[in-house]
Amino acid sequence: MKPGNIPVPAVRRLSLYLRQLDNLWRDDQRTISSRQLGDALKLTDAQVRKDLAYFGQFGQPGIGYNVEELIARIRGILGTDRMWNVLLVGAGHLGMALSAHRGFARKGFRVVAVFDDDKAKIGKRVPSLEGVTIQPVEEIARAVREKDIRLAIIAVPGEAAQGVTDRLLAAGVRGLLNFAPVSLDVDTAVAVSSVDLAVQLEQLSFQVGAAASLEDVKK
Amino acid sequence: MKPGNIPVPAVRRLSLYLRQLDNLWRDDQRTISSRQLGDALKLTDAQVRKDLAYFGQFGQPGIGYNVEELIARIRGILGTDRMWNVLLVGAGHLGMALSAHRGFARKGFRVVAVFDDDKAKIGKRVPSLEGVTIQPVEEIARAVREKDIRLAIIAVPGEAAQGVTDRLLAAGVRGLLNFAPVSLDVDTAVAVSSVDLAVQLEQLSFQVGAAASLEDVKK
DNA sequence: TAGTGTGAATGGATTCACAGCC
DNA sequence: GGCTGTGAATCCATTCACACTA
Repeated sequence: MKPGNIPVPAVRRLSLYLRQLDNLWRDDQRTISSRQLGDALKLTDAQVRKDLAYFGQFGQPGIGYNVEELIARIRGILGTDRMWNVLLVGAGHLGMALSAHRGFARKGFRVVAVFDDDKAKIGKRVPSLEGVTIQPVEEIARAVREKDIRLAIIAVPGEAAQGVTDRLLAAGVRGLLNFAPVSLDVDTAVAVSSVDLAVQLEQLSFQVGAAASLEDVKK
Repeated sequence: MKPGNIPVPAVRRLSLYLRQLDNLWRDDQRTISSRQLGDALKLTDAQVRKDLAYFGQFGQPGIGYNVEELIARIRGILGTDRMWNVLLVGAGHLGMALSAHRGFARKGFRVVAVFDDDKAKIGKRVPSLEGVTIQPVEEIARAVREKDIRLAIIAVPGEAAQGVTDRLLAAGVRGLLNFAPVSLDVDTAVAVSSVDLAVQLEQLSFQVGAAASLEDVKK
């Protein structure tokens, strides 16, 4: 099937398939069926097959999918078959944790520059990143240009997030991973992915609370 | 409308409405229409009205919604109108950043216990949390019992995540916020929310890459 | 006039079910 | 017999459009 109408949720699941396949590969599994893959992720086998079919014909009837090949294919689709230089704005606790995050490096994302507007932090080394020092946000445009940076991580307080965003867009960044608890106003050509940590807990609070309420009703 | 068929996406948006309303309140706005709220979050006005209508009739025709009241109502629905004691497993970079996260406290989530299986860390103070020291994971069940903990944050490496999960479930935890890059196997009665940081960047990589491919096609 | 709440219509995503292949 | 790829059927969320209210 040719592109043109790939459901967004399918792309999200693609990342999960890849993650699961990486784990299977490490456990020496060389082949897998849509059913097995679906079971592990709590999806139906049809869902898995349809998702993969949006991008091509990767499986073999009677056999399943070749794990190694499927990993390579999905990486190619997601664009993680190459390195991505990423910059980080915000050198607080969260920013520093992200700069040290092994998971990024494993997938080919390299944090190559870190920015903050706190004078006291500027010039300091980032412990987890060889040769990276904290720079003032005014230097963002230069870094984007010189280091071919397309993605940025925003780990600043909510009040500062839109200003940082404007600066990043002006510098030509193409995708934003936003941890600030605000809805960013961006040009439609830019990709934004937001993670609000408190919202995640809030959703759990709802689910746990709602379950409790249902039990109350039963009584 | 009575509960029974509330779309999951509607509940997710509820958190975003609340966040936006908090910001509006701080900016002294006392009333808001579904259109204004939708514009800020890039949703249609109909979407906003329908979402809110799942939970009750909060608006006034001709006027809109009272910001203060709506905040209170949504808090009540999400269950964040009270404090939640939360525990954290994993005292690495990410775990420590989460323990210091102001956003949790602001929403009423209090990290009251921290666990790790690294002998070198046990007994150490958690700098950002008054009176909290790192305990061995064996103490989880006791803490859950003594401190009425219902939610847990998992910030351990992938290999350790399922083991920690089993322990948390055995201790009676009701909701998990998982940062480990694995799909957890849990009882259906337990709520799980997963955040895979690398997956977020991967999705951006796809979007940025796909946009580039489309341009290539045009040429 | 401005704006909500909601049944009906639409549009998408998921699941079904089966032809075809190993 | 086991498993993929895919049209068709189903299910669910979003949008439309309008009666109704302040």
